[in-house]
Amino acid sequence: LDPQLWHAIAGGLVQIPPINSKVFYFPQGHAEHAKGDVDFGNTRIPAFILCKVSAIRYMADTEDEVFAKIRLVPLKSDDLDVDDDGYVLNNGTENAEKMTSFTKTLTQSDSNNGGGFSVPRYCAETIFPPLDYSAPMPFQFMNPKDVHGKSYTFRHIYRGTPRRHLLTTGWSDFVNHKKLVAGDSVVFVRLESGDIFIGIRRAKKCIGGAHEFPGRWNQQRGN
Amino acid sequence: LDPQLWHAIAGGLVQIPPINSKVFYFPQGHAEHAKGDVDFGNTRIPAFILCKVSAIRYMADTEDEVFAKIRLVPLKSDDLDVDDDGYVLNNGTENAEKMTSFTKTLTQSDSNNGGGFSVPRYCAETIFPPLDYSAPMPFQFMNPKDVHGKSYTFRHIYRGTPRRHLLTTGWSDFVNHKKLVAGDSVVFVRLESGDIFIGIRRAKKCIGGAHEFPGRWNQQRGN
DNA sequence: TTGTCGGCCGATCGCCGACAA
DNA sequence: TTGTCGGCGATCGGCCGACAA
Repeated sequence: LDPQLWHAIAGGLVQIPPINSKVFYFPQGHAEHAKGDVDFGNTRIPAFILCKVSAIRYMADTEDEVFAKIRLVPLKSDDLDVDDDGYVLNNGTENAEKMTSFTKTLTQSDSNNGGGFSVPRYCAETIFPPLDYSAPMPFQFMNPKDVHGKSYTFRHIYRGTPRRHLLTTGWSDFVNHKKLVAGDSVVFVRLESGDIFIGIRRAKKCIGGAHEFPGRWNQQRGN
Repeated sequence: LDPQLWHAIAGGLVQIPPINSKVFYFPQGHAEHAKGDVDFGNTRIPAFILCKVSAIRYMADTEDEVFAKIRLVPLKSDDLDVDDDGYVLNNGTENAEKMTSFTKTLTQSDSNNGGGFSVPRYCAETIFPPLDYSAPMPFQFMNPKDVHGKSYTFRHIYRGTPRRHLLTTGWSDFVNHKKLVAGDSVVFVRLESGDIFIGIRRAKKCIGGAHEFPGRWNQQRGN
């Protein structure tokens, strides 16, 4: 996946360290994020390991959830010094194509009723192709692609009093196909070329109470 | 799964050897039935192995396809003699509950149109609960269970001129939920207790041309 | 500006008997 | 006896502007 498109869909809160930068790897934290119970046995695990980021793969699963695979190479501990100029290296974004994006969290009306989507004016005017406003009810069909390259067709219309932008025909199919519910977010991305992408960001399942997998780390003294 | 119910759904063409009976296991045939290419490497594999059936598990997958796991214990080759009285052993059907079943292959009308199912008269009279024929349009609701124990509700009505049995309300949901198409079969099973089950048998995907996985067996001389 | 609602129209679903194989 | 069809009524999906937050 294109890193810039990936970041647009993942959202601004997600940061990925640059390649060749130095990071600390925390085995304990990694284990607690795992779905199951990680058993290190009697192996003595250090609390953190200094590593260098050697490769990053920006990916998306079959449910359009984006994630990244980050390859870490452990460094000798004496490499830890104040000279961390690894950060100056190119993150691959300087020569990348310009893109703009807009994210909206789905309301009840967007996901349940009527099969339509209320398009915020700013999104329609900065992301979507321009409409011919001379018509009494301007509309067009747009065909954004998802992260897998599959394109969807939406009817984009500007109507009502007061006037507003809506996606009608095609939107309901998209919601059902992606199994979206109120609270999930959609991201519209426009490349400089005019190509438009649509990504989704599902609402967190457990607000205010992450799944607890009480592993050994909670029962032992921290090392 | 109950062996008798399993056999009713699998159909009369399917035979399972009795427990403790002696059978030949053909590694070549097994390998050619596998989905992928089985690589025996340089291992020398006999053409057939005399085995004893030590256990059978009657099962159904999530798509209601029935299958059996048969545990084979290899025997020494000198056990192969004319005395194969293992077959006299109980197959577990003598003391089983009596059950009757009826199988019908779905027509276009059963699967596509109108959402109804034409019930053959014999099936309605021998499997379904009896209707009160004194009413002008006799009907009832029946709740057969599938192989997983999930029960479905069908409206069974006797109507039309000439009169015929039909399943209406509920049938369409069942067809969609099980993803049935014309050519698939449904099996109605009635236990002596009056409990009714419904199984499905999907049409073979490749009539007249099984999938070929040209493995090493086709390129070597038979051993 | 935009989230939700009621109205309303057309498409589809699904129940029916009429046939005919 | 039963597979397919046309009819048709009920339901649902989905497009609309009215309102109000």
